[in-house]
Amino acid sequence: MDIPANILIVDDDRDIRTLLAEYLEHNNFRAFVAADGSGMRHLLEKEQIDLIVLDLGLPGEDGLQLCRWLRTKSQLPVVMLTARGEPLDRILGLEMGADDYLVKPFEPRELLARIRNVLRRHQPSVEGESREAKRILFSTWTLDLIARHLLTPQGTAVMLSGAEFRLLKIFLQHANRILSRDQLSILIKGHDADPLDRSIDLQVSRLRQKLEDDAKSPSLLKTVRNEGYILASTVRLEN
Amino acid sequence: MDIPANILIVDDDRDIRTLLAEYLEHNNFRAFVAADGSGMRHLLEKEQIDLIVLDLGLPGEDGLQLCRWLRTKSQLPVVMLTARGEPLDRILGLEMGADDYLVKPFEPRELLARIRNVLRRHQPSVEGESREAKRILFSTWTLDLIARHLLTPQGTAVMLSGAEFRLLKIFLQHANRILSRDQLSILIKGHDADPLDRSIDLQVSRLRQKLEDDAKSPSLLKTVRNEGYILASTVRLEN
DNA sequence: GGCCCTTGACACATTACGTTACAATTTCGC
DNA sequence: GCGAAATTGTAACGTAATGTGTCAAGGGCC
Repeated sequence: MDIPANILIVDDDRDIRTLLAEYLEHNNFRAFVAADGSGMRHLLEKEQIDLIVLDLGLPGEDGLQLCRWLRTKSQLPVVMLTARGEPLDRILGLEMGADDYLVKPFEPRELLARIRNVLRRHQPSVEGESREAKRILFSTWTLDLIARHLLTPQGTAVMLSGAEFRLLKIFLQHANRILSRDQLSILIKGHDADPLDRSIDLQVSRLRQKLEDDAKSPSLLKTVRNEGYILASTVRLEN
Repeated sequence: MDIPANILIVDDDRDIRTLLAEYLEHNNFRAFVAADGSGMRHLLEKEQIDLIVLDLGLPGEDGLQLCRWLRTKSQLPVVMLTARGEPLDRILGLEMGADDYLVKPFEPRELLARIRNVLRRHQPSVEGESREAKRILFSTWTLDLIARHLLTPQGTAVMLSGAEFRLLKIFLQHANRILSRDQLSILIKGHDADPLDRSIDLQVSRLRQKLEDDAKSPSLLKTVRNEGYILASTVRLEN
């Protein structure tokens, strides 16, 4: 028998919380509940959660912010609950990166089906090796996702700081797309940037140095004035 | 410059087929329709389909059988349409392996969101083949859309600034059509130009220099007095 | 050909970006 | 916990890209 997966439900409506929790428990999950962001964080530390069901319309920190925050911290799968009329696309898109969503009102068994589906996608490693890429090859470089450093064309390692690694990984995940400073800021820090924030520029500059990419005529990390930055290269995953 | 994804809709209800097809076409997809399994198979051979939207309750061979059959043949992503009350779980489960599903009735934009999501998962920009053109060939030049530079007939790279690249891309997207300064301004900056705005002219002038196109008798970027500019050349996409 | 108007081009203003130095913050070893 | 080292953010200034003003060149119309 399967070890039941731990599901954390974050919703401010007490009735919904308990209803869903009971339903999930009946269907062989372990359910935890939280009413807001701080409760969520608390339980994330205490328990080993496998999936989060997150209401979009929370008071205080809303689900959107929380989802971004989660994404900067972990790979934890997220199923969003939204009221009718939300901009569905963006929830699943770049900016937020939820894995699935449901429009309220919904039938509990539909949530069940979607949870199972997301879990299936996220732990496909039933047999043998995981599907996760362990390295990313681009241009003449390799980013080692396990060791968290760069490999030069010659194969020597270049250390990256945490922020540099995350930034580069994000660029590689969205290769050949223009990423605005706001998007980068959200993907890295979980919140958008102040208008005068230059920290992204600085990180890009530092990354360019490590990539030996001259800012005067960069071949990899290009500037798009008024828009943001773009990593220009084909990219290959490898494990 | 995306090559639109090809979506095949399989549903026995003619109204739904055409409605969805039109909606998808409006949203930058190419839509194909079939009423049953044999129509589906026919189109799969003839066209290069990227995703299938499959009604569960087809007469004859039902969606379930078709989905299984598809799974034995290919990795093609499938979004199922189900009537209320179907055993949702099993649709997504191992047995059938659909990637997502929607319960009828649903809003078209929800289908759109789910299609985009499934496509995003199935062709992460990071690995597989992209459906974006990677270069544009025109006259004797090549515009490399990934590296964002020009290639001379001899194959050496000419760097373009952000604005130059965007402008040239727009001209190529609308090759052999007169583009007014207002149109260009809107396409580049998102708002139309002041009457006295000379910035477009200047950018065109700079672009001509890089294209070695003499303004006195331009062969590529021609001036149409009182109208705007036109890029005169056949254009070919390539990836 | 002369006039008007549009466009091309140069100089310079403006703005966004890159980089350096240093301050603030976090991380890590003890 | 404490202090040192590394990382990250802030401020300031230099530099490159882009927009504005001006004027001259050239086409079209009479």
